[in-house]
Amino acid sequence: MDTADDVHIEAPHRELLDQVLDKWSLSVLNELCERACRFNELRRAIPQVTQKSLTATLRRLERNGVIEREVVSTRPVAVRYRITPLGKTLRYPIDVLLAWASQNMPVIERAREDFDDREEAGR
Amino acid sequence: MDTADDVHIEAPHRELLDQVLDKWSLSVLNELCERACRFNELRRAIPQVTQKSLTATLRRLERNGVIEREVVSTRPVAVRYRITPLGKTLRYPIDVLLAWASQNMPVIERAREDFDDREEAGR
DNA sequence: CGGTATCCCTAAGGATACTG
DNA sequence: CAGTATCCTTAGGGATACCG
Repeated sequence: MDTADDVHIEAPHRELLDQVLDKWSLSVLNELCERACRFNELRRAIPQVTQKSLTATLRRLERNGVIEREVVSTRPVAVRYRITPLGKTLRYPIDVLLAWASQNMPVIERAREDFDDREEAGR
Repeated sequence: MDTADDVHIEAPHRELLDQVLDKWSLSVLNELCERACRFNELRRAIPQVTQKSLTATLRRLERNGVIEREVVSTRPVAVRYRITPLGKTLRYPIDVLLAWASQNMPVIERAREDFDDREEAGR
């Protein structure tokens, strides 16, 4: 039900990338590439994310094996998230992507303005 | 309202990548990298996409300047989509990403199984 | 052919309150 | 501290019908 009726070559890849490159993953991964972080450290580092979404993102990333969750049984408990070796291999693809985005941002902004102007003009 | 209160470095990039790497974009871009296509050719090439979603995807990609829409005024009209030079530069980042996905798919599937087993075991 | 318009429905996301 | 649990809203997607 994912392998059977998905005729596309890229479908499983797409699904994987959705898991790993979703809305908050880039930010989380970026933080964790720098240093291991606790839950609330991450919240502070990424102020726009809500608890719920951050939790969901961390679970998803953990499930896919790109980050690790370590529970330090103090009182109150401390939880430490860190990137895994697999997670580190994601760095390069992400950097390539971000580099593309940076380099082409101006061109794309122009393209958008032009498009919107044409739209407004009734095409 | 996108540059002002988005404290994040990557926020505009994220938004850009959302536009360009969304659910159907990879498939469309892949097709158009091969050859210019008409609307219904694309539908046939990507059977799972609905008209509505395909139209939306094409508009979005066009707006961002990675594809072009050419209307041939015959009767009935023909519309031809093709990749732009900017669009072609997206090829490399996408390939890097897909390569990462292919290479690590087995590892990730293992990670998922392990995670799910731990979950089921009550952790 | 290449769409637009409409309705519907579900799944993701935010806000808020509470807990071991 | 590090989350669950609950409620609510809204954006995205499918299905269907129609149009130049």
